[in-house]
Amino acid sequence: MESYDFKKIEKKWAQKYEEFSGYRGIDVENDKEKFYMLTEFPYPSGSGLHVGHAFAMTAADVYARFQRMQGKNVMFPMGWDAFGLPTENFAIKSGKNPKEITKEVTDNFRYQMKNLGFSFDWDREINSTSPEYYKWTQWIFTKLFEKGLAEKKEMPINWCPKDKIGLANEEVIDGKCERCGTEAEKRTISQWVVKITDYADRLINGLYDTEFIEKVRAAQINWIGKKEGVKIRFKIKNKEIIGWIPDQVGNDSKEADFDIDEIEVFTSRPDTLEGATFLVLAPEHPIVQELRNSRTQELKKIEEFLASIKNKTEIERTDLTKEKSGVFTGLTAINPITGKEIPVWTADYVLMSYGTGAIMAVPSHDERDKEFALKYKLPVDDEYIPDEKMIGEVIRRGVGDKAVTYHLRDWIFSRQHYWGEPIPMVYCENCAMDVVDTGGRGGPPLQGGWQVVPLEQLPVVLPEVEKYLPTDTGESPLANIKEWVETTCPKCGGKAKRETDTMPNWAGSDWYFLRYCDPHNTDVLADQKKMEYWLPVDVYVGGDEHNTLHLLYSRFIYQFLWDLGVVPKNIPEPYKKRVSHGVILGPDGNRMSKSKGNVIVPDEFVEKYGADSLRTYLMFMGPFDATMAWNERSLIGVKRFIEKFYNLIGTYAGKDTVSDVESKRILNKLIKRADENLVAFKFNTVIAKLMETVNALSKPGFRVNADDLGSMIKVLAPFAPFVAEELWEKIGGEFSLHGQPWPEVDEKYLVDEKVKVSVAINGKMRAVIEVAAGAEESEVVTLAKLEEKVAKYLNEGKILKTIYVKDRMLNFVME
RNA sequence: GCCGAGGUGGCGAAAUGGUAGACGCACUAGCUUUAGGAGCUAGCGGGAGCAAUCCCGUGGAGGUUCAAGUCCUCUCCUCGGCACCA
Repeated sequence: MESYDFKKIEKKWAQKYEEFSGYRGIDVENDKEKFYMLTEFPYPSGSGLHVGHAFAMTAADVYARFQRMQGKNVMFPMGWDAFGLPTENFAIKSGKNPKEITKEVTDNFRYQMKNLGFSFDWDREINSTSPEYYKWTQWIFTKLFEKGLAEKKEMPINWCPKDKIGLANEEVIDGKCERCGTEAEKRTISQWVVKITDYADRLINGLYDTEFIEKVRAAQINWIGKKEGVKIRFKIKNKEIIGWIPDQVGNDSKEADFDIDEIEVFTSRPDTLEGATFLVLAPEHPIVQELRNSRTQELKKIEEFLASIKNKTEIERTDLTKEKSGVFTGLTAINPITGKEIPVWTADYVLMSYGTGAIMAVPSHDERDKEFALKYKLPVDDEYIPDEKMIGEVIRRGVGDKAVTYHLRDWIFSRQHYWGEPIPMVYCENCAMDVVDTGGRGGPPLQGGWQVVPLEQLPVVLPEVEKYLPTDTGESPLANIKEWVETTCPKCGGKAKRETDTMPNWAGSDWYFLRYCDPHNTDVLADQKKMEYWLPVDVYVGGDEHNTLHLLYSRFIYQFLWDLGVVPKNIPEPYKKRVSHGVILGPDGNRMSKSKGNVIVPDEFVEKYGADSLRTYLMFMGPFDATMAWNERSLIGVKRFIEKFYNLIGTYAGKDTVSDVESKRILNKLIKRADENLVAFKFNTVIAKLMETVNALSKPGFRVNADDLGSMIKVLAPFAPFVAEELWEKIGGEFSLHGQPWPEVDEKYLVDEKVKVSVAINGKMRAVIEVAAGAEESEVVTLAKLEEKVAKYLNEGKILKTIYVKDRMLNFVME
């Protein structure tokens, strides 16, 4: 038999698999159990598929192949999540069209994936940037709007004053613009916001219908961060300082835009209310903002303070190790229980996005409040005792109500960028006049003029532009295309303007798993019957970085579609099981990055050692969810194993018709281990067992027939599909190995005739004896006492008791 | 800071509360004379000993148990996520 020629083998079978139907999921095959295996569709970047992708996808592929061999109808699809900043930035730099860039890059990714032998169902390939796909992404948004879950709001963004563009968090390095180094600012602009918070409770409760690994479930629950407590209202004593605004001359005064005579705080510890000695407002709190228009004596200090914290991130502001800063607002409030007058401050450590944006400070109880009180010499009340009955008291007196707050915030859905789905909305001045919707505050109508683009007019196709850079005003470059912006109102037919913001990357990935069920449908996002068959996703493999945002957004969208009746009523949650994969570090033990020059690209190693070796190595590196450093020597070791396997089959093939009992034992133990560990994503130990098996059977004296060799090849098949197929052919198997049933364990070969029992004295191992399997305690004790070493220790004292664990160990407890 | 995960040989790692270090890499010795990242045999946690064997050993300190890497308490350290990267 010739030696292992991976290039020849992989080329030969890759060609055959192009025509192979066994990797296609069959839409509605009721005779078979379905299995929907999903792995995150990648963002196709210019540098190609890297080894991290290869790792996650190999694991998913191994699992999908294993499920297929269990006789299931497996859907294992792949696609491209191709909208996003890196492509846009590359387009800006190179002047190339993002559409063309995406085409080149996805072609490369697909080629790499095929080289790696992934058994994706390519008939279901999707691309989030194709109009046929984003038509439905847009449609979902129109539904969100119609159901009142999307609205325009003033929201802060990072802003570079020099480049005059909005910046992503990632583009702000140490508070500076990544491109030009200018200090970034916070700026408020009108943005689309989606009210995911309306679904907060359902997003928590739904988790109990899933089998997510505990870590992921915890991540989601913590992210939603539900906290029950009380909202307490503190009367403002001197509200007149807010309500007084100077006119242009500076003499007369007029009323503020809104009237406020109390401050509402949220607390999860109302029992400490008596100890509240001051209040703190978030700097963004409307009262603080209103004070800036007033002529309070503190104005200058307030302005200085606001300027000083303007560019701090929330993480910096809430970091307990960093010094807090704040300033007195000039306002005085009244503690509703003690009746005492307490000062109102504003400080960076209170966030507008949580609770009511205001807290009651209890320095005697809360570390942060204490630190702040000490720094600014604010009163501390050490005397009071927290009182459980305070909740009742607060409610009875009408100064507060039970309330729930969430860490989860509404989802900012607008991006002022080109390379995203256009938000399918049109603003009509004319219609705006008809609707009096002032957002409750007076002023111009907010939502009334917005009209959704109806389904018949979808998709709103992303137009070609000259320049991909955002405009000077921070608007998307789409704003420069007059003929596109100017349109007619779908409601009144008059002149109207299109929204020029695009959607965030998440929009396309929220629902992609639905589209895989029916990727070519032109009438609906996917056919109900098909979704009913395939859903829920049985296993979803992804990274930790997506365990909160992507996973939560996508569960939210699913629940929303469920409410609309668009997805099957009997399936309330989209994903049955979520598992998160580990990370591959560079050879130097650091995270892979271009700047460190430690990025591993799989192609090179496919070329050098073959896809089978690479895949098997990736699965052998360590636990599926661990962080592991790349090591080429180890990969070479795995290749040696595959060569050994190849040679082993070669020496046995066709020689014997009967396997000996010892070989049967070894093989059945292998299958048992593979069964148990594959289900549990413990791939590394399956490969270790395969290695042990090959090592054992490579020793002389074994007889193994073709059937048993076949079983062994089947265990290898999910990991090293090409060479396994080749070996399967060599032993006379029928194409394709990957459609064959998984081998069954023959229980009778799992029982050994003799077992090794370790003998301990007072818990210390002193000897190992061989006894017949299933031997009784008395028998084993007798045998153990015959052992010279054991007898020596037993002679030294009295046996108090013996403990025997069948077929495993015997412990003599002595004085 | 908050939340989460994790600390086991020179390295990657195995271990239903029951012989710690399976399997792989590296290394050492011997064989083989091997064009191509070779192959085979043996060894390989630390210490003592010619040896049989004995002692120590899973970040650290306590505890539970006949028995602890595994369970409990405290502690130290490392890594990951943190809402406009995807």
